[in-house]
Amino acid sequence: MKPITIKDVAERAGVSPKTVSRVINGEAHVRPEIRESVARVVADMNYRPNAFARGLSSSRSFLVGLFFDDPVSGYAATIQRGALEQARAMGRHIVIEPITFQRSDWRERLVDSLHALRLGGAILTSPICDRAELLDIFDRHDVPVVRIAPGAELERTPQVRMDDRDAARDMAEHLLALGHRDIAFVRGNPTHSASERRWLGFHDAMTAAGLSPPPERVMQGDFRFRSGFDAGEALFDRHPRPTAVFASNDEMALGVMIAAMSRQIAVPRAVSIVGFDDAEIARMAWPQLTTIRQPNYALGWEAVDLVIHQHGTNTTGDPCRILPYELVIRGSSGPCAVS
Amino acid sequence: MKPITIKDVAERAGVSPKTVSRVINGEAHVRPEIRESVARVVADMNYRPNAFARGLSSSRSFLVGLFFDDPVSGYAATIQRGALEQARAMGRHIVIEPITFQRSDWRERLVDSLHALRLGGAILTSPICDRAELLDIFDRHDVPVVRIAPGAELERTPQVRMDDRDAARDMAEHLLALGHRDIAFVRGNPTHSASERRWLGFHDAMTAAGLSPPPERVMQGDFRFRSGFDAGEALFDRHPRPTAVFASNDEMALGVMIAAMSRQIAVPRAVSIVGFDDAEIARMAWPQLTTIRQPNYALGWEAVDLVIHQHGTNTTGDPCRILPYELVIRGSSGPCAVS
DNA sequence: CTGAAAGCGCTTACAG
DNA sequence: CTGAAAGCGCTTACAG
Repeated sequence: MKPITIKDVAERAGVSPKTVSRVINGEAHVRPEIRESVARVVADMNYRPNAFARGLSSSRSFLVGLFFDDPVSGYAATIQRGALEQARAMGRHIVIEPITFQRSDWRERLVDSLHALRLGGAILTSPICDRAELLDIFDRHDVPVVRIAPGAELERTPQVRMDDRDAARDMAEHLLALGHRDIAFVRGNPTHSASERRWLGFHDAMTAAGLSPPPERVMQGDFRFRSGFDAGEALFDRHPRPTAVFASNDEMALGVMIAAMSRQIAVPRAVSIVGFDDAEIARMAWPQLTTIRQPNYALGWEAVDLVIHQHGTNTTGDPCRILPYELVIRGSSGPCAVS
Repeated sequence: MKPITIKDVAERAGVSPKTVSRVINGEAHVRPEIRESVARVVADMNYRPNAFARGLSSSRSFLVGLFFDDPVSGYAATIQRGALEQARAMGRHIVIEPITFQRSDWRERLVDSLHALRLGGAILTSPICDRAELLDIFDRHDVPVVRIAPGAELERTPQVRMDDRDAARDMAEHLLALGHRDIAFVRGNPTHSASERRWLGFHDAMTAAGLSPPPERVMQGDFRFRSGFDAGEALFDRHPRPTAVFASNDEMALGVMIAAMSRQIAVPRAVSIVGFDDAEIARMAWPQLTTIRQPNYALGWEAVDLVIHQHGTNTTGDPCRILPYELVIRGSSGPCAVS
């Protein structure tokens, strides 16, 4: 199958290649009737511009890079799906590029990729998106960046995020409304800026209720299951036990829950356990986890939308899209038994 | 930053662009001393060939497409990581393309992508890799394909896989060795060919032990948590209950486990429950799941390796790489109490 | 509003 | 073993 080129289309439509180019790129200055007839020929011949030729001559490609830290977690996967969907709708393609700060050659690897790919845009996720040095590299290569849920260098690029602090406050208020006063908190991985924001939201609500959680009720986790389990063991081995535990993500909440189960502590009768994310596993727990639904799919979708529209339009003051979350109440939280 | 071109390198090295091209592509017919000196200049100038120019002139790109069915599951994520790592090592980049048969326009979307991207290779995962019509499209566009764990059209392309049947047999033998005789089986999603292979492996072992599971011990699932839960409920509501349940993947095994827990059936004392995959959640269950570790990372890695090497070398008889699995025994399986 | 010319940075096909 | 020429399929910059 010999691919159809812009020349073929031009000949058939009786115009110059340049005019076809204008039409497929939606540029102005084409007589409506010509625009239409060219569009018809494009459709008839099922013409698709060669992305490489475009990239080569315009030095800007139709590829959008999605940059992740090493682990491809469930969080990243959903963002990716949203990004793929919108990229497709906008005629772009998504290239996945891992960035591993642990490797000493991450800079060269990144520069290699930027050289080779001439990206039309880049989407950076947390936690890598907070590193100034990384942003500098993209700047230097003139690649437009949109960040998802950044926590530092906030003025530097357009971004898409939800309000973690508000969400954590809502969750804490949910527990308070159930009568809980002795609420433990499991912090997330400190390299993710969201960890701090979730902690602050929790703290806001507690303070507003006239409470201040003592240090032994605040555990340091790293967002992984194991750290939640360890935190749960530590919390449940104390007397008295907290009546509720708020873990900064679902995976840790599941760890806390398993720790409770292994000690025959009934959830939610003896202890309420809540998470954050609404990951798939939130529904695989028993009872199912009360949690905060993050708009991950929408974050990916909006990020692509933003990075494409940004290029070309005037970006007066980097835009920031804030997406709504949702408090999802399931079986793992219930009224406080102790009064 | 003005990018360095092959011309710059050629001038500095005192050779023609063509010679530089030969060196960076590892072609033969360059005097060793020239090769070396050119390589040195390339390194000194930190030259990176423009992937678009390469793609345009050779009509073969340095992009490898990774094609997935809609859901980006944990399974897919690990494959992706392996693929990314090896792609990077081979100077290729991974473009992710979703394929959704549910959409009536999936063919046009695919053709669009193949047109635009001129992929240097494509990796297809299960279950989409079994559709002949899809393979035809890749053939027509002359894109080399490697499939991961295909179940149909086995002679058509090189492939990478593990032996699901052997693995399932091993798992069943593990349960038999623990004294179990009344073993239920939860089948996977029938659109995945692995479902059938796992069932056959289970059946092999049972038959060899002189057993044949009655129909009411065989449940149909779809690889998702919910179907495992439903299967568990159905199994545990019968009397007598099976003493062991083998679910075709971990997510369903977790569902079975939750069903057991919700009925106060102790695992593994009263019933052993085992899965397949060694997904992350296998370790988040309590007790942790006995399962089969699939070499997903290696599958992704090998698939990229194969699709790149395939192009150019003589592929006498499509190669098939079979990767080892591992039986991982954890807490969810134990001796049969009933004798 | 439309087009002819030149060029993007490589590789292919061909000479020598 | 090495290179000069042509071309991949678009877009940019410039005329008209």
